[in-house]
Amino acid sequence: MTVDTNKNERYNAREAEARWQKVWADRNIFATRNEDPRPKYYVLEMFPYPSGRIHMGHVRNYTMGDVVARYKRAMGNAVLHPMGWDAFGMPAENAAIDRKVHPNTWTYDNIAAMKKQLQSMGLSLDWAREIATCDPAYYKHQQKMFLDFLKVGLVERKQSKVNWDPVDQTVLAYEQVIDGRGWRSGAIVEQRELTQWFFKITDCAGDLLKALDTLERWPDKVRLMQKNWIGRSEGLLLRFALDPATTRNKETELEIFTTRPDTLFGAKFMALSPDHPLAQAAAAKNPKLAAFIEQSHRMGTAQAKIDTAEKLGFDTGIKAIHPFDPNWKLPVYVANFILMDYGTGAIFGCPAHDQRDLEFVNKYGLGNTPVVCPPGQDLKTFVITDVAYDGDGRMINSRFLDGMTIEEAKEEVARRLEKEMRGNRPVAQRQVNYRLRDWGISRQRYWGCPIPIIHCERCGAVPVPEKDLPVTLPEDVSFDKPGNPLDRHPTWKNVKCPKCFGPARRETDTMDTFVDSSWYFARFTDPWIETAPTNRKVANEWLPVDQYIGGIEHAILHLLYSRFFTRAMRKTGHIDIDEPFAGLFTQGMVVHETYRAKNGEWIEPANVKIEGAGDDRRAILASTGELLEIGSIEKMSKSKKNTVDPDDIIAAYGADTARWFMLSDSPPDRDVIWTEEGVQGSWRFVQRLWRLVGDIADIDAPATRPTSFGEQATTVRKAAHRALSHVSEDIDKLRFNRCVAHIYELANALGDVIGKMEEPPGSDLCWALREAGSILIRLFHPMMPHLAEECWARLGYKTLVATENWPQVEADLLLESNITLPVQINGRKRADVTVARDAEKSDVEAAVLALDAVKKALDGKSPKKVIVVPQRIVNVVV
RNA sequence: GCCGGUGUGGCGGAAUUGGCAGACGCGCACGACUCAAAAUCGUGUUCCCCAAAGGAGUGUCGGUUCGACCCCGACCACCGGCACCA
Repeated sequence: MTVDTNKNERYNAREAEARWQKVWADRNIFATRNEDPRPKYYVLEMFPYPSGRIHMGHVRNYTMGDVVARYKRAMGNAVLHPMGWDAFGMPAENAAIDRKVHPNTWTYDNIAAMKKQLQSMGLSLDWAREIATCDPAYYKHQQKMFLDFLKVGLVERKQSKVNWDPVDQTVLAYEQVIDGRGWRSGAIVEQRELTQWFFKITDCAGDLLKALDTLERWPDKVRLMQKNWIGRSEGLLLRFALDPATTRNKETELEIFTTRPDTLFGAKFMALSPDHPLAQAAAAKNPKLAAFIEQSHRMGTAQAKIDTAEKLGFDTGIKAIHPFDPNWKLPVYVANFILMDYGTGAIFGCPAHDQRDLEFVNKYGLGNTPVVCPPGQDLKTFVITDVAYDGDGRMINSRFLDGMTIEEAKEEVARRLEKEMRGNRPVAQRQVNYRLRDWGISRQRYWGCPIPIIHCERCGAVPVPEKDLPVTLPEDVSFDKPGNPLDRHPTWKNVKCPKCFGPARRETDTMDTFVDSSWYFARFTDPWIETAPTNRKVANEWLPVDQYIGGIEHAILHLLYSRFFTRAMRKTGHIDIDEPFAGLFTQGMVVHETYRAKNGEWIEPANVKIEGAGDDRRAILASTGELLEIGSIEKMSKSKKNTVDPDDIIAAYGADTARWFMLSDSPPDRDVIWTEEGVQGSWRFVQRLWRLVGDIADIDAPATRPTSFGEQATTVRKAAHRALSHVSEDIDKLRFNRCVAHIYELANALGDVIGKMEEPPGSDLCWALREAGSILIRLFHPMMPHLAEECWARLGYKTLVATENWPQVEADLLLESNITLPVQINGRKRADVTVARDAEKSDVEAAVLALDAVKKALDGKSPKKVIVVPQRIVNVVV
């Protein structure tokens, strides 16, 4: 049969997509019922900030989630796939400053625009569950939880040194400072001493670390990053007595933290952070020391400065007494490299085995004594000069520790000092220390969730009574001056104390927007409940999220905060799960070539024409013909202008083409390069599938399944079921690029058969082609849902493919009765041999030795060895 | 500096995890259809060799193995995370 492809009209994506979106919406097929008895599956993509327009990163992220959602629905699950808006944040305030629009108006306008864009992508979302974090109906629950956390001691107000972003005029958490700069503004952060609200994430440090092992469906990379961020180290908290003759202060001892108590006999000095209370006390009586401390502070926190900074110290004159020898006195320095917020802000220095300590003693002439001898090292020649030794070995120069391993020595020191009492406390105790710091959540901004606290001079920080929640943001604010409009609002901040009814003032700081996104996944499970943040029973049923998908940039920030918040919600009775996200997938970025004009200006891809290929390939400015410089491939960004607008792509090719391209070629966890050629390739495939289904629709297939299948029909059926088997497995493992390849293979195979079909085709073949067609459509439906509906209807089905079941594999078709094995001679492929699938090894060997190529290689001799790996390969060793 | 990852045709990438290297896509070349172009279809496309035969080949060098992209050792390059954490 010859097929006249010209008679087929082109698939009109624009018209069809809008039509099917309407059908889905009218029939409300993506609404999820909490009472649905089927197995639950929660798939979630990180919700967007409503910046105004979606970008290609969103398209990639939401396409992946939609593939999973549609697939799981076809597999018979009750699927929860919601969408919302991470709607608080700085850009809304900046818009208010620049354009005189109210942040609320700006945000909701953006939400409306972006919602329309997302809908044009054909995502199978339950829009009835849509939430925006700036909605008082959402943030009132957040305020309630803040108060709950406060009650159980997970919230704390304390004065501390914080990172201040001078551009955004607000405090930032440690996680939000990258290379010494604010994560949003890029400004070099300053250190300020402020009173702030903190979530005590450090209370959970041990659990957050330990539970990482249970997150089997998280990328190892993310788990490792969190592990390093939490930074556990085991050591000894150790009190040194101070020599009373050398100190006029009231302190009689100095507490330090060390992970190397084994090196105690190599100690040469003690060092205090410039912020240490003892250093401060000593400085009060010593102007030179005060000057030194001042100078250390001025060094700042910039990366380059820290890298090159010299280790500087100031001898306080105080002496500390060695815990194992009352006659051994160690000088106490204030040193610029000791951090106040790790350990106790003080150390003992063992220069032979710590590089920083070594640099320090070399500068101040304090010397060093090695106490760990590397294996195989001659004691007499073992000298440390300017490289400290931090490897393994045996103890030396260490009295009762001599000869022990490092581990034995650590244990011995801990054992002895634990038992030794001074005052009524042991001299030392074992301690686990974490690098993680508490999460400072106060932000000096307007567009955030108000912290529900009232400050009263008499009663202190008083929680807003629950009946008064939510504390809503005042509408009448002005952004004509820098700083926080709440702080200078004439009436909002002045209130009565809920306790004593005296005059009081509202907390004007708002919460970090990362608080908003730390529990939205729980709210989606029942966004309608007004009396509590969660409907606990429903939340427990849906959570944890089965598959969470988002960018790697949140590996620490959002993903760590959410894990903490889930624990805090459990402790306060809002939920009963440990971990929010059972499965995590971090997708790569969308990148694009950059183009630059002679005047240095970046040019948008939409204005560029590409001509030639290979070495002749050149970029030209479409309007003038000017030759452009083709730059490196980079993340799509406004600054390099290498962005492609999803709206333009969807208008030109349709959402299915954009979705298909996003899933093709690049593994989903790697970056994908957006190219015009690639998009056109996807678009061609959309048309090809449309024609292929048209050809199949024209075939007159019998209604009942034939009792037997001929060779061609069997080939068709095998191709379809093999593709089905592969695609199912690959979607399960989120290997979308391989799904795409297998769908291409099936389409190619069917196209081949139809092209070479005899006229008229047998009824068995007609039936097989129709079966294959219906499988093919259901296979690509998760990726290209509109085209799938259109094709499904074209085959005459009256149902929606979006509500169809996933096809069933016929396992028999995956097994071949005869298989062709490669035959190697000395490890190199020389021939093939076809044998029965279950042939005995000896039969295979006989068949191989009968091959001409093998006989020729053997040249009459018998082989040294014949290795037969059943169903894999045969190797003849000559 | 410490920790981790990656390295395969002109390009994006496959390879049942120790068993036919290069699936699938892009690009390119040639052919068919067309007055022509677009679209579409067909053929080819790792390199060397006119072709065949053959040879080389998964960042480099070495090792284990009947057999290595895959395991081991050393090195090189690029990417990411952390970084005065005691």
